[in-house]
Amino acid sequence: MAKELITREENYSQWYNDIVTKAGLAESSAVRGCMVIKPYGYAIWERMQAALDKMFKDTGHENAYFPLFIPKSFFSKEADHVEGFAKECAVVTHYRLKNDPNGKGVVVDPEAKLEEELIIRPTSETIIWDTYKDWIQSYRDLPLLINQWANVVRWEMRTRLFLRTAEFLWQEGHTAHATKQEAVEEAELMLRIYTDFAEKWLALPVLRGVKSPNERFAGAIETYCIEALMQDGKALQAGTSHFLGQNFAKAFDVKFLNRENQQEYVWATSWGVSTRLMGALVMAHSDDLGLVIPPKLAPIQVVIVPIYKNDEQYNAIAEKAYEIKSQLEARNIRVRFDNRDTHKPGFKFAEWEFKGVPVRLAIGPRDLENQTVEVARRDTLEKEVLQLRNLDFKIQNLLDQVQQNLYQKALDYRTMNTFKVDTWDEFLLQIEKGGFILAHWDGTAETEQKIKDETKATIRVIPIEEEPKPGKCVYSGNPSRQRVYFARAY
RNA sequence: CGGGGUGUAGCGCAGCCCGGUUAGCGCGCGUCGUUCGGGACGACGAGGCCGGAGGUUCGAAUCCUCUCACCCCGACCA
Repeated sequence: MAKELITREENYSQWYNDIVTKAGLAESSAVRGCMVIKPYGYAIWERMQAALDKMFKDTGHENAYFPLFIPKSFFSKEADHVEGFAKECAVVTHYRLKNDPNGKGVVVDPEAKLEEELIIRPTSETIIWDTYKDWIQSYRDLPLLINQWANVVRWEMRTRLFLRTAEFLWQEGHTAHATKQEAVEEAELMLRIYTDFAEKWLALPVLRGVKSPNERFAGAIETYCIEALMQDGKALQAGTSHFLGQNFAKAFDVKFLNRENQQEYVWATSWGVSTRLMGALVMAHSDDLGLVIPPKLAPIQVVIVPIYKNDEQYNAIAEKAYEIKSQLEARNIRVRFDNRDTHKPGFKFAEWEFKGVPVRLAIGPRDLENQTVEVARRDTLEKEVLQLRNLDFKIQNLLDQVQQNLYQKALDYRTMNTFKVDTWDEFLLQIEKGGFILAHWDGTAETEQKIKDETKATIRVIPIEEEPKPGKCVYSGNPSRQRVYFARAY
């Protein structure tokens, strides 16, 4: 399994693609735009799911499941929403196949046309709000805090593994509230949860704030987002949380009776993160030797590689390895003992490095003699020989250090690649170098669009600031309320 | 969806321009043996409707037409 990896410098997108496929995270499938998530990649996704799911439940949310299919008519009920998604919907028109009367294979049975076409959900607001209508009568039914883990389909023209696929996995939260303020607080709470998750689990520092009207979710009043910087200087939207106002309540007629016995429309939020986070994970930390996975998400945190010349040595080393394995497992560390006899140690070292395992232990005859083990960390590639005494404790600490270091590295990178810019010339120069540009903007969609047309840069985040510092727009020179973050984005 | 490129064994490729026996090579895979502190080596072996469908021809991986998929660059998007 010799791994050849192009460098980030040479070709960043091929480097990304190679890591995803060669490390066994995912591969493209026989179906256009759709990927197969392989066991190693899915194991990481499951860890993300588990961590997020706990955070959602700890803040009072419950999981439920709604249909994959949505009647076409539901989409027309919210004007902005349908406009945002219309161009990328997969549509089910028939429900039966039959043998091709004049040939081989099967054809769609024209007799089996659906009365009303079904849309494969690109997002579930419509079906969920249609359902909520029957669930909500009184203020006592609120807030309704529901999350769904699901797949959705958006018929994308150009797809990339994890970053943009026609079908992807995600969670979507959909909540209903009695007051505007409570809904806004919910949207902001979920943004904090996403931030926490990105920083503590993905080891990925993110900017937080709101989107400009241009970049807002179709049907939202306000879109909050977290935005991360990838190693090629491009920004990646890593999660969004929307304050939907009463748009969907009005579209689907969801009202409740308040304490004063009056009918009111409910207030809504929705929020989601997707398997795109897998792409963020790869692009944020990996290097020219392959994948680097933060310990908290690594399916295998420690791999043990035995070094031996004969069966006798192997047996002695294996005994020690299993002992270490159970010692580490007692601390809930995920360990793999790589006792394959088909590969030499050097091969295994390279392979596990490619797969991003945070810590590697090597045990050979010398170690057996000295009661030691060689410990190598993936993030810095440093190696040291440690005494076996208290090894579990040392490894636990090391894993924490690796997690911390990855975050710090990513944060330093972002700091080094965030620039305050005050003139348009500077902006044009800087945007070519990548990274975030912190500049004043006059707040108009026209200016934003012109900047995008001229530079491909978009406003990624408008920071939420207590005391915004006004200035002059970097493009138009008109008054600006505060600086915003620009970048080229995925 | 526009421009460019590529489809030949699990992966990476040669062969195609100039049609002609059983379609090659490297990696990987299987068996056996020797190896094992940074990507080992030898012997033997398995594996291909040459992306798909039509056509031209005595004969097509090779020429023609259509189609599908993937990759890169744009516009759109999580």
